[in-house]
Amino acid sequence: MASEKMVKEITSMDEDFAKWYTDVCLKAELIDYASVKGCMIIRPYGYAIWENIQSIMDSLFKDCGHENVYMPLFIPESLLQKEKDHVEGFAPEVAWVTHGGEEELEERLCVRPTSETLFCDHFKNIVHSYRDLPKLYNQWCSVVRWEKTTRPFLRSREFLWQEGHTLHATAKEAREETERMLNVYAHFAEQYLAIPVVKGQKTEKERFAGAEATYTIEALMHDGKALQSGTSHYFGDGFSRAFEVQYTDKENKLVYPFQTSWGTTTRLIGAVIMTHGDDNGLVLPPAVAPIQTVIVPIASHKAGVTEKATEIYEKLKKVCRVKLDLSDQTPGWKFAEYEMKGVPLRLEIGPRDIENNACVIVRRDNGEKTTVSLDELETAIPQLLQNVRDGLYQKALERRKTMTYDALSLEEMKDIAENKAGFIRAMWCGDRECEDKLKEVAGVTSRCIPFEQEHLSDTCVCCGKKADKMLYWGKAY
RNA sequence: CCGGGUGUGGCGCAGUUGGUAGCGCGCUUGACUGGGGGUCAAGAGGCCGUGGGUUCAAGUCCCGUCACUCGGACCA
Repeated sequence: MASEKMVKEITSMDEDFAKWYTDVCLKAELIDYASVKGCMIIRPYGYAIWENIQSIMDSLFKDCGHENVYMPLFIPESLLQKEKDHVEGFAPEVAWVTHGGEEELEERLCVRPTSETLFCDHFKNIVHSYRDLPKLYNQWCSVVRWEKTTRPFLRSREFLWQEGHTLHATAKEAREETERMLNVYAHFAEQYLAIPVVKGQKTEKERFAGAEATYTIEALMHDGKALQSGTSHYFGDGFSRAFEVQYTDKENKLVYPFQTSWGTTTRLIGAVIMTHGDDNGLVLPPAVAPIQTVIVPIASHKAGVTEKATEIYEKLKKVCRVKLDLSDQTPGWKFAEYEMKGVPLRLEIGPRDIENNACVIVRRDNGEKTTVSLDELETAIPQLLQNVRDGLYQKALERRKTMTYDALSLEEMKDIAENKAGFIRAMWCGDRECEDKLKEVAGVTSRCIPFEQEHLSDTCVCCGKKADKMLYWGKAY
């Protein structure tokens, strides 16, 4: 049974979830701490997960027609200042470069916390005609935000991400792009990461600095806290106006284009850890697992075992990412090791199996063991990987269901927030004061106004006034 | 930024009223093993975070400082 704790060294979730999380990050060799607070070394195993995330998402973007670019790391202070809300939102957490060598710079340079300003400045130069639109750009890079409290993957001062920036002729087209990319994120999270998400819109309070509308995918972690896992913003023409991006339309009029931006980060790895992980460590969804199947030979000194294991390895290389571990560790050690690292499938092959022309395959997600004929491996393994993905998704979905509560009154809201962990659904009148009050008295923030609405009642959970919006609330990372 | 915790071999820790550092894991070598972190034997490895102070003597006491970490407040 997978629920039985077989890997020591990792604090159990119930005992201390935060400790469990950092244990997994370190013991599974995803990261190491670096010499600057809030910065992390992403180790080969962790980086390989990111590379898999990147390559899948990148091809999804390209299917939509996006092109990759690279913008500079530095933003001159004057450029950052151009959009008022934007600079107010980010100013408290930017890192500044003030010197080049010994010389003080005439103008401070901000290390990009996000690149809207850079893209706008560039768009201004390259967009002049309706023929230049749309512009569908994306960049993979790192950004810096000087966070006070930091945690691996969830909140680091430097993090890797992708940021899409697009420019469109009409508001309608830009709105469609915003929604399309949110759907790409949701699709990626659910199909590839096996993480169920709630799609919806952020309230004004939680909206991105400078945006007209922010959309989000919200996931629920094992401990009942919410994690914003991807955002897509509609900017209207606010940034265009601030940066004087203009083009001549078909009627020969000088007009402002409409803009979007959208981003996901290495935080997705944190989401994977906290959604699927268990007391034995990491559990990786097959699509992004660096190793999808690990072959552990049993009694490998005995005649024919290593040969057979190698033969299987060569065969499986064609159908999945496979590792053959011929190291001299004991089988038991290897079992624990790859469980800790979340490898979806383990294939055991020993003298007994060889006699039967079979092997034992163990699923990481539920511990299920099956004996598979060596002749059927190439079809059985991909099928089992798919089963793992489906199993992970179902389990996460079930958990979210049981951890989602409805609140009809403020008292109920406080009671749930205090005694239960999870999402709370409740009606909201739309006033900022109620949002602030719920934070104050119940300690919850609004996660999103889900697209899939359900009418729970006619009145705001907080003030009792008329309400027609149902919101997801919760404690968030 | 506020509050708590922790800094001692690679990792986890112990170290009494101050007396010159120890345990477990890991590592190396060898043997026996091998279907859930195996057993035995022999080894290697330490400016006790850092700066100052008290003292004949500081891992231990005092002051400062830095880092990490947890929980808040703020954010992906």
